Amino acid sequence: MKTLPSQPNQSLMDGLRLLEALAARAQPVACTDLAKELGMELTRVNRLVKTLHHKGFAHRDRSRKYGPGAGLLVLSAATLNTLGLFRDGLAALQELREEKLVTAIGVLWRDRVSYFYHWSPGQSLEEAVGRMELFPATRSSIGLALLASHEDSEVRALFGRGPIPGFKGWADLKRALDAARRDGCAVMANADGGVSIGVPVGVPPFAGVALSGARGAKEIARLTARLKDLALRIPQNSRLAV
Amino acid sequence: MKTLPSQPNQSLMDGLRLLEALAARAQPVACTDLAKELGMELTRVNRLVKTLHHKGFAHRDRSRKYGPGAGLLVLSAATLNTLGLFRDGLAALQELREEKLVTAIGVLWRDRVSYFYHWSPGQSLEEAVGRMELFPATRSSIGLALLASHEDSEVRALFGRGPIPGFKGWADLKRALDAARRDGCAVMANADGGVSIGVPVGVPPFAGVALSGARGAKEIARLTARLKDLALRIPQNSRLAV
DNA sequence: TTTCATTTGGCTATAATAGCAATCACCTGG
DNA sequence: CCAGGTGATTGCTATTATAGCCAAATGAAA
Repeated sequence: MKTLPSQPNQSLMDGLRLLEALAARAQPVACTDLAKELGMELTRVNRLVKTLHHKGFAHRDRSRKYGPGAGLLVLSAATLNTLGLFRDGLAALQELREEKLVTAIGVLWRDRVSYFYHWSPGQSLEEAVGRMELFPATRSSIGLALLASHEDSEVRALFGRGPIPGFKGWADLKRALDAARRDGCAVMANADGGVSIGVPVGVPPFAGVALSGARGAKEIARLTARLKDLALRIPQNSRLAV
Repeated sequence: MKTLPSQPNQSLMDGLRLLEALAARAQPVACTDLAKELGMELTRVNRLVKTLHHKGFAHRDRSRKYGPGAGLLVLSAATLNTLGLFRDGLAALQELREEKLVTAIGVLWRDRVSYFYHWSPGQSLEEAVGRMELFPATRSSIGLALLASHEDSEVRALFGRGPIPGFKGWADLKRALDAARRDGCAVMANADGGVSIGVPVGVPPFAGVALSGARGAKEIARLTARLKDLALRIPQNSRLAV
């Protein structure tokens, strides 16, 4: 569990919230809209966002709307390089292309999965990377595989008393988590009749890899083994223990 | 020029400095080392870094050293998607592979260029992306091309009274900037006898693309024209005006 | 040009934060 | 296993960075 310091820095936390919101906006956004969405006081938002802008992390257009700035791109480049997930993880995943199935790498982010890479047959690499979908973790085989590496208490805390997407309640989810722990992977049915297989990467797991669209017990078993083998080959400097 | 708000947020600024430092570290780092490097008071660094960790932006290992966290990857994915620079810019650049020359996309970051993509012949796409080199802007054709889109006063402010890498002083640099403005691109000699051609992307320019290793006036002219044509084809939603 | 909506600055009060010193945690060597 | 040393972290108090209210400035649309 991630402990706060004795004196957490509130300004930093709220600034990061704004940075996340800006990074994900398809269109430039006004401060008043940001303040409404995030439930923050307007003057404060304006000052934080202007600070982000001054430092290059936000971009401001002529009509005073804000979007992601060059600093975010620089931060992205640095992160990709340092973590090596791009270079090493994707290199490993390229060999799966021959399966002609949807292939993904994702990381757990709160109660969601961020699909850092989500390739469908016929796509180029550039089209597959930087997908921003934050998908409910409990509706994702990667999500389940990664949640299974957490203590039950942590997973419960993540969902609180609210509904758990795709599950009828905690007992239902716990069954799936226990199965994922037993099997070392998570298998989920797709709407189209195939299944998605998610395998954790790293000890402790920091990301997950998945194939989606597998059909038939034999193929599922074969692909599961293949994914697990591949997960073991992603180098350890990609580590991002959750 | 990017104005600060009347009340800039110092905590956010210092937190971002720490985030940048963490993103770029090849190895996990202790708070004491971070504090020394950045000239910040240790308790403060500890609190800011623990706050980053709590929010998922830093990763903490068993020996209490910190590195980039999953949140940075999520932020990277969101940024890449929102800016579209990856999908659209790289797709455009793939056609340059046939030139068998070093190919790059970079963005200006303070007095440096961040090579978001830096491909050498024989590399795969995964190897070329997420290169974190922050290279002196004045030693880079992309850097020069992008600096040329700024007012002279801004460029001067960037270097202050210090030395200007690769130039004998301001007058020398100004000559190069004026040439870049006149030509719509920057051409720099490489150590190996070839040249690097950098072309700004966007109006106003938000990134640069470059080819390196060109030789001979005819080839340089041909490649320059090709780069300029390509720069015009990178879609406008990639925009990141500096 | 005027009007309206949004952004931003100034001011004052306050609470978030800074830094010092003590305590805690971890690692290494005997 | 224990002790010592080093670094991480907390608690406390003072201070200053920041919050929020309100008015001024700015930009866009009619």
